[in-house]
Amino acid sequence: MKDDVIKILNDYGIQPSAQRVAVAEYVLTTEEHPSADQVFAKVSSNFPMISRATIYNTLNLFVEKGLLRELHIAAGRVVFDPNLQRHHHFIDEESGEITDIHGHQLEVSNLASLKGLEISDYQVVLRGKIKKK
Amino acid sequence: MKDDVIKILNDYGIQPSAQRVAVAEYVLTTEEHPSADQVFAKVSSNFPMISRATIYNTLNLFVEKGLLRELHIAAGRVVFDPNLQRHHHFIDEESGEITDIHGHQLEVSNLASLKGLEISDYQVVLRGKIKKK
DNA sequence: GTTCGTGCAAACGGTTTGCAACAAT
DNA sequence: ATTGTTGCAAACCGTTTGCACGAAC
Repeated sequence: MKDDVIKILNDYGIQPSAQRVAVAEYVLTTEEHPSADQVFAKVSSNFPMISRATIYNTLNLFVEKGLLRELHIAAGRVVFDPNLQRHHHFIDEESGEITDIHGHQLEVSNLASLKGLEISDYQVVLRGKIKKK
Repeated sequence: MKDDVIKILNDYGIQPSAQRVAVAEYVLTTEEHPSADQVFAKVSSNFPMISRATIYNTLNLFVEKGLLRELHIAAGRVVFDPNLQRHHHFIDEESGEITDIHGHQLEVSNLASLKGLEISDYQVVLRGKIKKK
């Protein structure tokens, strides 16, 4: 597990320090879409001496190196997403929780109609409530 | 013009003070997707004595009353959008500029496949470059 | 011993808030 | 007189930065 993470970091050209491994171990495997502060909270529970600055530096480095994506879809915070494939997001309006919607679950058509734009990436952002039965 | 705006504010249950009318006159007619600071810059050029706090309070009030939408799609800033209809956004990766994509230009299908979710709203966020010819 | 990563604390920038003054009715 | 609105400045919060210490090779 730790070895897998170290391999991944190396593959992305990131020197695997102990802190970076700890951050990667959490952020690459979570289903959540954590903010920097959530990462800090989680990681420092098994790695108590890590500082906030290191969390921010590390996450930004990961984004730079293409290991993570930053999402700017919710109010007031940036969240991180280890899923690099094309996919979409559902935001629960009550809890603010973000859930992945896999790319094949939704289809966006007519993209070709956008003459004059070179689309490098797109996503659908959905908002709503979770139905209770 | 000013009268139209006053009528709109009244319709939305907003008392039309001079400052609010000035903000509304700009923000309801612009094609841009301005941040609070851009609104401040524009509005204070014809209304020099308005304060930043009033801009923020006013914009937040407008959002609360349903006259504007807040968009959280770009890095580091919240922008406001007077277009209340379902539509999508293109973000120019070079300039950061946001352009409307009208609702009928893109189609999202399979929404019905999302069992268990009650979608109240959705939008497609596209990123890319403007083709130069 | 040079390079790179970390931790701290201060700085930063956008946004909000508390409060006193003011306008409207 | 009461109610609601504004302006100021300070507070706030998430994030970045400068710098000195420490680890690794």
